[in-house]
Amino acid sequence: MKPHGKVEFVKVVTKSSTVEDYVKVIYAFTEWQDKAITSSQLAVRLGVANSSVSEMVRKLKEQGLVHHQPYSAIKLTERGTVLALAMVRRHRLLETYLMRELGYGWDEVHDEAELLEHAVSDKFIERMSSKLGHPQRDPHGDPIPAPDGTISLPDATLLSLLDAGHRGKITRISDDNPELLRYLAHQDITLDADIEVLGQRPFGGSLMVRIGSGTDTADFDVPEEVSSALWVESTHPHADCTLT
Amino acid sequence: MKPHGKVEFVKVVTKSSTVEDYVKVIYAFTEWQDKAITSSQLAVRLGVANSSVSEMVRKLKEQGLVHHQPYSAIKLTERGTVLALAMVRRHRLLETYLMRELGYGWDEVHDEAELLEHAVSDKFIERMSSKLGHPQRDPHGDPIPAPDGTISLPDATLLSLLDAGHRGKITRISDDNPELLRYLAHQDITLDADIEVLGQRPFGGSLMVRIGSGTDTADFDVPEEVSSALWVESTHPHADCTLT
DNA sequence: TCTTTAGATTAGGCACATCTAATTCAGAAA
DNA sequence: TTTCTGAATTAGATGTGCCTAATCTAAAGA
Repeated sequence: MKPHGKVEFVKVVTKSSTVEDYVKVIYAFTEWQDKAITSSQLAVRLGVANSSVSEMVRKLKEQGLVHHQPYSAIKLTERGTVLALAMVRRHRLLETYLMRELGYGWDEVHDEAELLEHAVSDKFIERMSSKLGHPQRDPHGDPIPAPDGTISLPDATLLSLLDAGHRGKITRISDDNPELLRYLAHQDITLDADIEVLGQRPFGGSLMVRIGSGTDTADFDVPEEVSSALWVESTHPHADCTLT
Repeated sequence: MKPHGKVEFVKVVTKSSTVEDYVKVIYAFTEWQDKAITSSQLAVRLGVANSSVSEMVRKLKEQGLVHHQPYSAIKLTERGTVLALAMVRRHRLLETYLMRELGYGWDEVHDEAELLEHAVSDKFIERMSSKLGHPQRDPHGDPIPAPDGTISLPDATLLSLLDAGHRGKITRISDDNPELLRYLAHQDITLDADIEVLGQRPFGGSLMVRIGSGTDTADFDVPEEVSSALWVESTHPHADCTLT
């Protein structure tokens, strides 16, 4: 058959690791609060100039991965969310695997996972997942999305926002500061530890908390830097909220 | 202190994954024979145009990774060899790990390792190596260089070059054709199997070989395509040759 | 309402790794 | 020795993702 008429050029969507990083960061920003990310926040998190973000966001929009009106915040589309969740799944499974199978420390897994998540195949990810028994949470307490993009977020609140008297257990620890993680590990402040807010020191000072249960408890003064990295799940039962 | 005089720009050597691929292929070409690789052979193996190789080789030379006179073959420098062996170590440890720990098949490991070798950290490689008990050979029989770049090559000969009557064991199976690997696995032709060359069919036909030992043997007609992918170590003891 | 200003976008370039097309070279053939 | 030919190199261009500098805009303050 002879070709006739006009030749059409179909734009092939390139899932470069840059694109993967952008959608991952856009997703991560909204995982634990509602506001959408702005251009400059995205730039800071990615370590690039504002102008780079503007340009890249235009490309992401062309590829149908984000919604964006000039001068306003950036939101993932359905397709963008699917890609982001796939990356989050990769990242969190890798972190879990590195700790459990290769003896990595709590504070070491993040950077390595960051490197690997763009390189491994889907087959690799699924093999890892079955070897680990299909875990639901990573070592920092973050939920691992299912292969189909389903994710269930625990009903957690930032420790720094809790009032005195509140009780619960530590359900998530932000993983983007290795030094903080080392400090917490050293203090035996771990995932799933029981925690009670005792009160706040005056003039915006540290938060006083009690960690542990029964007779095995210890009190700590927690500076804002730390309390804004810890999420607490209230002991009183509560409905889960599920995103798809 | 006020800056004065001329500002100097120091060229930072970028170990991009492209550079890693080039040195790896240059090294691999000379691993089992002596001739250095030419520009066009390199282009074929990397799947790029000749011109791309010319340009890239100039850059590799600038970085002190290769020796090269225009219009002649390309050789690795000391530094280039060190980098190449580091990549080879990565690749072969990854292949071994994927098979032993993640249930990958003989024919599946190559491509995955190709992706991972540029992404993993040295820490990851060394953790894998200890988990595996510091193996000396990968699943295809290729020797794994030590972290310091030492590698000991077995005294192996290409099956297609052996005369009738020669006996030995299969010590290496070229890993760059997954289909061939599947065929061999299906025929139970495996690493370390005993092999005897029975003769050659006339007019440049297949090689006739006997695989196995004692009473458990089987005869095969091996086409050139296959016999040039199998390496045999003579049963008669022989000195090892060691490269550094 | 007008002005200011911080944040976002466009303009113009650069580095990297690739391509096609044109050119040059080394070694074999005449 | 000269000619030819295939391999190697250079020239010029592309796409991606980044930068700085210049410009624009939306929303807050006067």
